Amino acid sequence: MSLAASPGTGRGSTPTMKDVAQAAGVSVKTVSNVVNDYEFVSEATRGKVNKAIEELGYRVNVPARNLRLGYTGMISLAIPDLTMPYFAQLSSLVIEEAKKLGMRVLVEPTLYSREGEIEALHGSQRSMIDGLIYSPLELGMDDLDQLRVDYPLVVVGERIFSDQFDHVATENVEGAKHATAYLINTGCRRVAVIGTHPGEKLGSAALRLEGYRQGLEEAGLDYDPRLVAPSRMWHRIDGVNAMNSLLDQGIVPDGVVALNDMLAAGVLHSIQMHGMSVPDDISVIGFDNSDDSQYLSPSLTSISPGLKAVARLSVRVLKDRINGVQPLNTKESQHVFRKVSSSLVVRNSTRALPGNEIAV
Amino acid sequence: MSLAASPGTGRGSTPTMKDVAQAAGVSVKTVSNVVNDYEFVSEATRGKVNKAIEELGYRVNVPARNLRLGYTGMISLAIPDLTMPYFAQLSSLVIEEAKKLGMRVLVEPTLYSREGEIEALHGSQRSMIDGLIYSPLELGMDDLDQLRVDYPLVVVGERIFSDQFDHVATENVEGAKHATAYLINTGCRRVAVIGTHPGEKLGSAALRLEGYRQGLEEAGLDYDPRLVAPSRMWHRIDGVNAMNSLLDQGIVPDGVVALNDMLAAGVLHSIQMHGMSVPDDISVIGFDNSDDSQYLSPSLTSISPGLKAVARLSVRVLKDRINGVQPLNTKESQHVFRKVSSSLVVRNSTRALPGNEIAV
DNA sequence: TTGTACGCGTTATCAG
DNA sequence: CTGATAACGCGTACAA
Repeated sequence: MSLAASPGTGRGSTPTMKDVAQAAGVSVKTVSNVVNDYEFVSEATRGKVNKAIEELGYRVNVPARNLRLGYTGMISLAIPDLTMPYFAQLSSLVIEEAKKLGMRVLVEPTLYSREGEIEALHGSQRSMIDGLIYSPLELGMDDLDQLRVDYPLVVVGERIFSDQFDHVATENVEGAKHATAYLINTGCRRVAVIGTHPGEKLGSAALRLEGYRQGLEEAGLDYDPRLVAPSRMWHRIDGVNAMNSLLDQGIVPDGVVALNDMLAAGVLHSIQMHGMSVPDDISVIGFDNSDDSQYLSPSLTSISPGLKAVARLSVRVLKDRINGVQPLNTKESQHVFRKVSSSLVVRNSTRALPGNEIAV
Repeated sequence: MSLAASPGTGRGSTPTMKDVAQAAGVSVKTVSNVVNDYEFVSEATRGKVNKAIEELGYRVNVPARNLRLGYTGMISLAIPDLTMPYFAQLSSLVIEEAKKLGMRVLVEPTLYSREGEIEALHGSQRSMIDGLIYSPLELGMDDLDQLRVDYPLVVVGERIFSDQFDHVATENVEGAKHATAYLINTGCRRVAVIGTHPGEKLGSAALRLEGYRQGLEEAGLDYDPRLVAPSRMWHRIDGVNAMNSLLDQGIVPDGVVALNDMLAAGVLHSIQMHGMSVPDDISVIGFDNSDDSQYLSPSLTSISPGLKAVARLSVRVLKDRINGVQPLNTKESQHVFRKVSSSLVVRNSTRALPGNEIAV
């Protein structure tokens, strides 16, 4: 079966419903009925039609169907960077969930740029997708009106809050608080935090920092700004740099909350370069529980954000919006706001809780 | 501007060319001309039309245009697993390249399954894409006829070779040979290889193993099957297991070629668990030069496969095929076969070459 | 149970 | 330079 001349057709191009109809000696409508599993078709005709379809190698033309039906079966997923484990994971899960619901996903990395994020919202693909799952990093509360779009939209993350759209968030504050408390419970007294975004009010950096503060406060420890190492980016190199800057200033914490796992990996590196040991000298906790975290040395204790639930929820909510049904059990004209709870996965970069075994 | 009632239109739905034409007092064709930057349109009408477009908030309906034009501007990228750094990186680069050429990418993880890979080739999205970049892992030379598809296809990787389709490959043999030779040059005499796929004749595992053998041979060392640790999967846990199995049998190499970086990370872990040091006791080289490799401890010497070139080449070749032009400088009805050369990135998991500094 | 005819929003042809 | 009008391939009232 190569390119041109298939047996039945005179033309070289791909067969259409009309061709099938002709070959089977029925009308287009009947072919359509068979293709779409319409109930009331006699076995005889169904057989004929299927045979013709088989012989001609017919496949429905999706764009044409889309044009007719007014939807495309595609959703877009806008994320900052596909090479970050967190987003790669999220994308993978979203694709999987969408597939279960019969939708396809157009992944669109916005590459840490404001224009990229705005284009994802208002760009030209607009008409070729049914909806958008949107994870902004650059846009903030000032850009709320950008988010007023006339198609189904689910926002993932914490840079923006509003009751004007559906939102799936992770428990950043609680997660960071939990991490900080855990460090303190295992004996740390000078807990540093790596990767903050000074001046930012929302977004995961700010929320995680807030959790860190709450953790300190509940334990009765003071917040010491010198133990806070900002970093705009969250790649590993940034973790190395931030931790180096602390240690090189002679600021030596006994515990570190890194705002994601890649930063944490960098922190481990930096600590070891300075001739110290984890967790004996310094304990480290990461965020995201990425695949890597268990293979760093030492393996990394990390906050797991429940990405699978995020993916499931966002896709389902979006699908409901596309179908015009009210998602989950929200009331009419109300928007979804769901937090996905996170959990602490204990590995070897932190010391044992007093009187406990370390989980591996 | 919310859902319903925009100012000009009577209907609630999105405006069409017809609406614009009406509003501007011209014909549909003229609107089309303006939208598509047709040269011969008077400034006056162009102005009128643009004004109407602006006012109505008109956007072209891509599916409709696609139906008319017969293409979709979308290509598909089928890869085994988006969460593997190698493929995440490749996807990211392909998306970027495609965007430069005005195309969008549908990423399709085949999830290590044969059916997934076959579906990517023959599945229902067939009609909504213009072409496919295909990186199979399960399909082999026995499945060559599956690859005879009637749409533009570029195969990436080394599981399948044929002059029946365009192919972009990386230099696996040469890379592994280079790695092995480097270990030997830095004093290793018992070099193990981790992650082979026994029985496999093609595919990167087999090719990299072949390179390893060539490296040994050129150095006059014997091939010792006990130093070969197979592993079907290439995640880090597999590296841990494979290396453990070697060490636990009392087989202690002084150098290891891991067939990818994740395996290598596992190998480092295993070695350290066994109380040995890298590179003093055992040197380790990985494959893929993933972002992680520089933040393992010790940082990982690795073969860099030149993914950017792979992405560039595959997208460009595919685009040429879609446009019906002969890609690169191949002759009529000839297929592209290009190898992208790899290079060795030296870090701290290997010892210094005699008389040389270690690059960092 | 099946067939006819029309429209989805574009672009292309070909007169004007 | 611009305007009717016919496709593109499919789904669907409506009729038979």
